[in-house]
Amino acid sequence: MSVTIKDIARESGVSYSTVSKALNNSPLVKPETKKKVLETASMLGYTPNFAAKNLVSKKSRTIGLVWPAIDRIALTALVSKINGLVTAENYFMILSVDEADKAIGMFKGFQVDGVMIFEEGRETMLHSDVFSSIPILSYGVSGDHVYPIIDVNHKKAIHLAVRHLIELGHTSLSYIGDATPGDKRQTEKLNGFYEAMENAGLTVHENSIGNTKGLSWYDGYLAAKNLLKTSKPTALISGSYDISVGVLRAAKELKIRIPEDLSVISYDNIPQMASLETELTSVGVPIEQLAKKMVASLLTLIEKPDSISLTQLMEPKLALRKSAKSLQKHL
Amino acid sequence: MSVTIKDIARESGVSYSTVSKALNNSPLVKPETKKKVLETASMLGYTPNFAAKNLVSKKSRTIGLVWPAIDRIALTALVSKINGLVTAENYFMILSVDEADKAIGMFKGFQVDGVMIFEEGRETMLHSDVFSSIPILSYGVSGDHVYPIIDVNHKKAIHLAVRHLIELGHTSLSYIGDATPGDKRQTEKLNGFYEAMENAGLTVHENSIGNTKGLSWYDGYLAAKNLLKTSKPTALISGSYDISVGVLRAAKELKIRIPEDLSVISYDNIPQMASLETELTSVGVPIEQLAKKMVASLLTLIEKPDSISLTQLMEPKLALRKSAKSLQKHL
DNA sequence: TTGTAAGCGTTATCAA
DNA sequence: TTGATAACGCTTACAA
Repeated sequence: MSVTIKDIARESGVSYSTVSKALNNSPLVKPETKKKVLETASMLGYTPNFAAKNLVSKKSRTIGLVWPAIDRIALTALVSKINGLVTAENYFMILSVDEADKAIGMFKGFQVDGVMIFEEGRETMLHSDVFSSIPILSYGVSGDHVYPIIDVNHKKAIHLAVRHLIELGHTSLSYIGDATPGDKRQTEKLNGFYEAMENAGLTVHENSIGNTKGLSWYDGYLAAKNLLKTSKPTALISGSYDISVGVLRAAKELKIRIPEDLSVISYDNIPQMASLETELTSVGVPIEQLAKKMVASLLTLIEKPDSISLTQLMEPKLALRKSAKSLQKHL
Repeated sequence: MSVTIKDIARESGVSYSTVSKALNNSPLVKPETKKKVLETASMLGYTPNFAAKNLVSKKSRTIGLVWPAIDRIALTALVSKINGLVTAENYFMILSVDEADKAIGMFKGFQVDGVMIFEEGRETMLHSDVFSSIPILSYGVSGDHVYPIIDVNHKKAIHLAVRHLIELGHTSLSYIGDATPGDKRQTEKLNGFYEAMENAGLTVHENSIGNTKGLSWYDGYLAAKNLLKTSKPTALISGSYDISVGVLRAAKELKIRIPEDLSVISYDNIPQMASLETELTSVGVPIEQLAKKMVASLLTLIEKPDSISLTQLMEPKLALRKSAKSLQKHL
């Protein structure tokens, strides 16, 4: 049986509404009373019951984060950052690794004030009544969503990568990533590649595109092995951190040195890029920016639900590391 | 304003207590009434309010998982597994990436039925009143804890690794890991190394121990680089997945081939070992076993809190992959 | 400045 | 088989 405000009231000789006020630091209670109440509270080891609190206040100062693909490690740093920002705003954050609909159902039950969704692959289809009843923000890809999305300008990210490689003198570029039609985020990247190549007046050969058909490192590994055996590009762009891990494995097995024999730029601008066997030059929105924008947007959405907040496109940046080299030096 | 059982009651023309019973599939309501209630409930888009539910039932069928070090990827697979098992038992699971005391406070507020802690590094010091009021299970290291712990026989794990390397003909073994005194889990591993070496009649030279003084890949990288430059072991045991990542980087830079020039066995028996540039032979408790034991233990603890459940030591296993090779073949 | 009492959405007990 | 009603722990008018 845990301690309630009534216990504190009895113990400190005041009414329990006074205790409530004291605990909430209301200016309506005398400092001495407040002090006494606070003391007995901590003496008794009181912890508030959110269930009761949320029930009456209809607020929980908690946001829920849906993150079914925890094994996709590109996002861990982002999650930590978001947690920090949310904490600074005096909110709690709870995570669920369940699928979006189940997770949101649970979060709603817990009366969370808002939900963030980290989509992976296909877009989450939610019942229309869900996102009308609770602020939802998705880190996904713009589409015909009914809820706001923080999105990355994926095309531009790939443009950046292509341009950088061309500046380094490369003309024989390949792209490796997931081209499964359902996944807009991934197809955007691929389209960005085609576009950038066309803009530069370069042709994309059929066998210079590697379709990983998935997002795990192993998908990347298989596709890279296949691609690097059949064509000999001097530069390669990879669609994600995990895929890059596979690319590195494949390159190693084929005795292709990076960047000496092959320049690589990976999508995903995250710190982990520096921990790979070869530090990978990468493109993407820096996670600090992403985290800030996401938290700010969701909190605005929570505080004034009427504010129309549309899809927001974040600008990617190029992070130079050690995997892309000028072609001249290869000669 | 969301839908409550009172709305359903009004709409379907019964009392709200009947609605409650119908929703909970009580045998006390006539099937037709039940049907009607259920229909109007889904028509209205009803979702139960856990806050209210938990308030009266004092149960939430939810367990909280404290996981501050989400960037330590060795645990992602374990978390997924645990979530699956917990779901199968009709529980929810929520995660927090906050520090243990904050997270537990929050979880208690949400009335979770039990808490799992994934410790990292130093042991979490909790106020004694915390673990007396809620079932807590920790995946940590046995010590003078007041709450039960699922622990791994770390010493034995390292023994296994040493024995395997000796069987392969190695006599010049090194260990690389965190030897910071505060972290029992890590020091156990190191002690296991000393023990196993002594048992085998082999001496441990001072410079064949690499102290990473931390658990990140970079700590491993620095320590490995230092160690491999000053001594030339034929085999190396690494204290964790992340440290191994650093070891691989260091080896590569020093042009040391694995396993040709150096056999490596890593602690942590997880699937990710297979995704490294060299698939690492590893030792540790298979995560399926770990997950099962943890979930079973916590649920028992929740269902009968009086059951004395002590620290449980799980048995590690050796998982053969490609990083340890017979010394004969080196010659 | 403090206390009384209503009410948040449920479940559970008891009476009808 | 159904319906009142108390209770869960808390916040918040409103009264004292």
